[in-house]
Amino acid sequence: MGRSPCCDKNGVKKGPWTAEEDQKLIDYIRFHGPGNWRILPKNAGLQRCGKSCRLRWTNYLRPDIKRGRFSFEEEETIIQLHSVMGNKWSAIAARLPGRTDNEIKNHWNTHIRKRLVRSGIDPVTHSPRLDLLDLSSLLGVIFNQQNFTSVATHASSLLNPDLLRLASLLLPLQNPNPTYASNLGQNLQTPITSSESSQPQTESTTTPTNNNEISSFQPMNPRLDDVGPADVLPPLSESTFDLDSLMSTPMSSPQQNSIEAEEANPSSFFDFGFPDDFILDDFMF
DNA sequence: AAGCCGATCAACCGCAATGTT
DNA sequence: CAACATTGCGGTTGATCGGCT
Repeated sequence: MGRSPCCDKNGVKKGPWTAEEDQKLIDYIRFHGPGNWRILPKNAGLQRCGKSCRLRWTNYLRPDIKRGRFSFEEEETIIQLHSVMGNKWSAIAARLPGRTDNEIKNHWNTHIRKRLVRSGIDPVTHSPRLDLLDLSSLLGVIFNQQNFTSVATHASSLLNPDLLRLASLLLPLQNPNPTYASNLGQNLQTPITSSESSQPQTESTTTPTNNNEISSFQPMNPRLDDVGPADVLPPLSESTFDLDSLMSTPMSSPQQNSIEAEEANPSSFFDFGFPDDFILDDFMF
């Protein structure tokens, strides 16, 4: 596995590690402990750079590494943590004893990410994807509702905030009644900006402002009834609304839309519940 | 049997963060 | 405080494997 030795510049070997090299590294670290990776290869008699030694040790040779397939529970944990932290693989790995950041990252990219996409979940935002939702039926419901707030509240639990913005954009075009539009402006609000929605989620966008202790985790699509009146829906324009980011992906077949049949395991992708004693601070480094 | 191709994952690279002088 | 060194992290690459035709 891995790359073949592609160069031997300055006597520094690259590529896959041999069993002999592994043993040298293990023996050295057993005796001296890890640390000062720069001088380690020289002292250990390895023709590797310190960086390569550190990577080999932390990702493969460390005795506390758990190898083998990820359990269902581990995958669920990764999904939940990723929805909070984004691509902070080291932080996620710190919550999964025996797993390395590299291993988790690989597993995410090769398994979990694809699973989410197949299930109609955007692996970046952890929200249902616009191109996999029946927007016309959603708008149909909205247009026929007198009580717009209730509709928005129900829809918001499932929808990407960008989708709601799109709805607010389309609404005035189809219904001249300005009441709907103003209600949209007041109710369909979200702290996630359109530009943020296309970026990996980071702590800064998910950390509660005043209370770091949360009893129920809210995924990327926050409920509208939690939004305060001060949060004004940003004006929707082509410059701020990244429709392409929602529409450009190829997995848009309605046949692939349903979350149900795809997975043998009834993974609770929409259910990001955390225990009451969950403390977000523990995840922030 | 042979070739193709997608999946997997160890390892590399570049950069940012942190520590030291 | 600046400059340099070291460490850590995330993205990406590419060799290998296994299934399919």
